Amino acid sequence: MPAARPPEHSAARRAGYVDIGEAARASGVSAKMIRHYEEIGLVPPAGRTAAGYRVYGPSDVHRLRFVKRARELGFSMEEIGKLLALWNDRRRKSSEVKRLALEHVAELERKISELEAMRGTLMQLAHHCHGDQRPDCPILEDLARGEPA
Amino acid sequence: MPAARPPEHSAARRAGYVDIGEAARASGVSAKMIRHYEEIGLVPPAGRTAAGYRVYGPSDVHRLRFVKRARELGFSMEEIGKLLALWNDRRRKSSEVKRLALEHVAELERKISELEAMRGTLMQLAHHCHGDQRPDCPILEDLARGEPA
DNA sequence: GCTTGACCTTCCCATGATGGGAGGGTAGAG
DNA sequence: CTCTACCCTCCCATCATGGGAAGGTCAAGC
Repeated sequence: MPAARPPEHSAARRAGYVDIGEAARASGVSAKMIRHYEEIGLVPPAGRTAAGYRVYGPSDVHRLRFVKRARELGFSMEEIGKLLALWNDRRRKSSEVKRLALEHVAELERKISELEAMRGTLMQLAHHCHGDQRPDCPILEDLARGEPA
Repeated sequence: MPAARPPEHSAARRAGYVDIGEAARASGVSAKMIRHYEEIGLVPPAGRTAAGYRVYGPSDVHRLRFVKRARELGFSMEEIGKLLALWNDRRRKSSEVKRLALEHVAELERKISELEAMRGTLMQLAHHCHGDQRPDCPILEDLARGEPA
């Protein structure tokens, strides 16, 4: 079973073009999401074979890897759209890119603070909870009180 | 305009029962979400007036505040369902509650680490970006490289 | 009694990013 | 020709929340 041997679709593949499955493996973005990104206009529509199969060239795959990496850094689709535009703009100012990045850092910090506040409160409450057979529990009492910490 | 003067719906209100709007104000949960919680079975179906209006007693409002507070601490609907069950169970073991809370703390910590890793990478990249008129930018270069930090 | 305004009801749709799956077509290998 | 491993589109689900339409109801003012 030559399962690991990918098929050689027509002439397109010989010219450096790959189908969506290959593009997915090469970029780390699922085929499902590649189609989705195309649908929402984040990436331009892929070329098609006569049979309607999407085809991707090296630069298309590169763009998908860019998107993948930006997602890993927590950028939203909208922000990634802006980053892609800047990437494609040879006359961009790096200050624009830096501003986007730092705005995102600020957003990350906001979320981190939020989660840390939750964590702090819960740790505090759990610390005072015996955690034994008895029903008495400061955690439930806090929730029942309903007031923010 | 006596706008701030809430209406006195029939006898129900006199008996300590309020409509969904009052329950929303008193609990901090939006009317929309109260209906949703009922629909998904997180809270029992509210009583109804003859006209079909939902009515809430003090303990119902109390339960909604409990849910609100749990949401503020980042618990999921599913976890809140378990917390409510424990709250209602006079024979609960506080160890059960504590376990739920600490599992949630672990989840919060996982998310915090994830966000902090993103933040660290971005800070690093932004630090090396001039942020001026020129297009050169380590941030875009990193994204284009596509490799995780 | 009738109007008015502020409420309530249900039902559907949207978000953001992702996955699952059905139903049907196609490429390449044996 | 058949089999496998793809591809295609379309719909639905997640999770918690909000928006809004269309229609009913209640209390108050006239």
